[in-house]
Amino acid sequence: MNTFRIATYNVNSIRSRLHIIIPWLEENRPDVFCMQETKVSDAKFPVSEFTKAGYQVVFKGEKQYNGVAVASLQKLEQVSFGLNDEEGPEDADRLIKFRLSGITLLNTYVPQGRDRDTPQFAYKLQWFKRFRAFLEKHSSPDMPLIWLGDLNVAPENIDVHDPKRLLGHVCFTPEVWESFARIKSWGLTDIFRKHHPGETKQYTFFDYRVPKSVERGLGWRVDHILATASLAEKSMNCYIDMQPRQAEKPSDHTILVAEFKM
DNA sequence: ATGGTGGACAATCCA
Repeated sequence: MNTFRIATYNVNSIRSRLHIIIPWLEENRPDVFCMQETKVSDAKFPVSEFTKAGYQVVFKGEKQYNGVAVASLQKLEQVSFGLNDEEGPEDADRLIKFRLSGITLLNTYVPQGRDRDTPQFAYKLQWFKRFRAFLEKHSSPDMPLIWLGDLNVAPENIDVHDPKRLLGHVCFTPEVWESFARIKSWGLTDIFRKHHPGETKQYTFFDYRVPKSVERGLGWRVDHILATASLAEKSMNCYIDMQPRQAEKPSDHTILVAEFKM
């Protein structure tokens, strides 16, 4: 039996996170490593650092904001970027779609949304809607498919440290829950929650602005790995690796890992 | 109710 190991990490600047990323890849050797918020133009992407570690890499980014990348041991097939619809900006720097080992993977950096009364929030909701249409148009829930990344939604009360206070935040509000549920209802299972039902205090993000947030457990679960039913059945485990948040020069996000038997 | 830190870039924008 082979194990297919995948991971997702909002790097918050890939060039400032290589001291975490490269050693983690050397140690864990995932088949696929999906990154968001690379914050780098394609011309300045640190390709050679990944090559030296034995990883191929595909990426799409811009100077200061957004940006997605995928590192993989095997060559990725059918790589494409963005939603490619007529409903809004291309957003090539928010979505990489590819195939590997017969599985379709979608690495996304969902718009954060800023505040509920801003155009950015309307755009976030629209983006979820467009993504659902994208799934319907190009894929089927019968196929092995994985959606992962920084999805900027904490789906349940147990996914944040203070649901009462945080209610209404752009990552924790009914409109976003509804958008997310609508996408899940297409046929996706939250793989982390499958293996940790009802488990509290499991977070993937700890705000830099909150003092001692890790020690005090003041986090959010906003990074996710979801899979269609046939793949969800094959998932062996899913866990949060806190190492990036505890590193010398820490990251605000952690690494989320899932393993599938193939 | 507000601000806190960190990243990019070079005065603010974003998270």
